[in-house]
Amino acid sequence: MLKIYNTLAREKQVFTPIIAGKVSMYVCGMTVYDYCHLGHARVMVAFDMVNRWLRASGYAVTYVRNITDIDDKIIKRAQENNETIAQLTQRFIDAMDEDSAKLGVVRPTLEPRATEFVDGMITMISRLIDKGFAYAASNGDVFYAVNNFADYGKLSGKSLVDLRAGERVEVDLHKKDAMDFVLWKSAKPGEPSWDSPWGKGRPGWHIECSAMSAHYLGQHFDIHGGGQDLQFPHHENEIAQSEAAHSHDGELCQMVNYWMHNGFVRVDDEKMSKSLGNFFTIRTVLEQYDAEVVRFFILRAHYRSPLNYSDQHLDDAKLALTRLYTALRGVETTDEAVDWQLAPAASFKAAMDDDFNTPLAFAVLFDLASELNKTKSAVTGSLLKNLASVVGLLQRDPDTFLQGELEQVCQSLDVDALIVQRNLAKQSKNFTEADSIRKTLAEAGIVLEDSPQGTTWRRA
RNA sequence: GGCGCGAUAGCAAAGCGGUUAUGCCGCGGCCUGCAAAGCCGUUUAGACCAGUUCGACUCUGGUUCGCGCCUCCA
Repeated sequence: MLKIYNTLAREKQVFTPIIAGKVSMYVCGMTVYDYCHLGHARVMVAFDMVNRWLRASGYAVTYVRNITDIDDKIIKRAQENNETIAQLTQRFIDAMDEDSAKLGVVRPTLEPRATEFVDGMITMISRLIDKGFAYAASNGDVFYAVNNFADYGKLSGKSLVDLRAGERVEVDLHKKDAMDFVLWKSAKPGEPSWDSPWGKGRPGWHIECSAMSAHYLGQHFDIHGGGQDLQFPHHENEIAQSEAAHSHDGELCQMVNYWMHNGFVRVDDEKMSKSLGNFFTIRTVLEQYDAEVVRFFILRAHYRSPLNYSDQHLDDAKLALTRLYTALRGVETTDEAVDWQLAPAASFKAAMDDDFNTPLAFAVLFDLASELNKTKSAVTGSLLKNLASVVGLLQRDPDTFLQGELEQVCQSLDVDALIVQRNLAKQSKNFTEADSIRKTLAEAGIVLEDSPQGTTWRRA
């Protein structure tokens, strides 16, 4: 029985889908004006893991992850780069797709772009005005009136009174209340714009998710996810918009049953973020580390815990993953459905069902690796590989992982020939030469491993 | 200031009111020509102070420290 930590309830709850056997899930994706950093990688990988586990559990999942392709930063960046917004966003969408594919992220069912749904947003804003939850200001902006939404703050645990007391931003004089937020921004000269009942303008940030989630998943759906920093104000505002817009006769319509938020990636115990400038892009990290190592690194911590980034931690993750692949090396495995009745599989399932406890599930994988090292059993090896596939790991040929891309390693050295040469030297008890060859290879970053079955090698 | 989260061994990271988490590192042994890998064994825990309990790392209260949100942010 799957339990999910629901931010809305601040506790783990048994997951019950709205429609038996089906799950509707929406996750806030990226604003595409730059390369994705490790924080973005965590969202993609964490919810990919959720998506995979739901499917492995037998659910038919509709997974929507949006792309924000119009906003202030995009407009500014396009101007700086002297390119069109379409060029800029397409470039970074392509880069994002590349990065996520490398990280083993299965594509969401749908990846709608904000600019494709402006009509739907305008319709929703109109509805909010009609129902008295929004108002057009004299300057052409449209604001959401938080005072008219009784449940405002229920997700983030904030009260309007406290929020106003802590108000740190300059208050827009067009707003009726300092906490009102913008649904529609009137266009400034030179900015991209759409026609609307309130004049030319463009949508505010929050409304896109309300419009797109309702379009694809309906007014009431199962799971909504995103980074912890979106809890407030973004998700709070989504709730306010959707539940008010979808209300009937003053009765609010619950938008989402389970809200999930993943923890931050940190650097030196500080949140990794654009504004702090302490971020590492996915592609930078992938220059140094194997993508599967990065995926393993992300999933070896619980998705809600903070995750500290450092080379040491990545190195550690690499060694741990190497242990798993080493155990699988030379074992004939078969791809087949996991028998969840088996003790290790049941433990793995129990861990995953407990709010996606990947660290505990991974412990099962390591236990299997230990057993595999002793028995070299094809059954154990297959179970290890097939369990790992559920979280998107261990699907490569072990030699490919352990030896890396051949062309990278062996440009100047013929490893196989040197191994033959060394084995001849060993046979004639010429250990000086044998050790010399091993040393040559070690200096090239190649470790030799002798076994009764012969000599194999891997990258250090 | 308001609201919230966390503090576990050298590092990372989980579960659990009493029974080995797990990975890396260290140490001893086996194996090996020597290594590596592997196997066997093993040293390091639960910020601090109280309380509840037969028994607490695990529950309750307090203290200290760290982090996050309250502005764009995954």
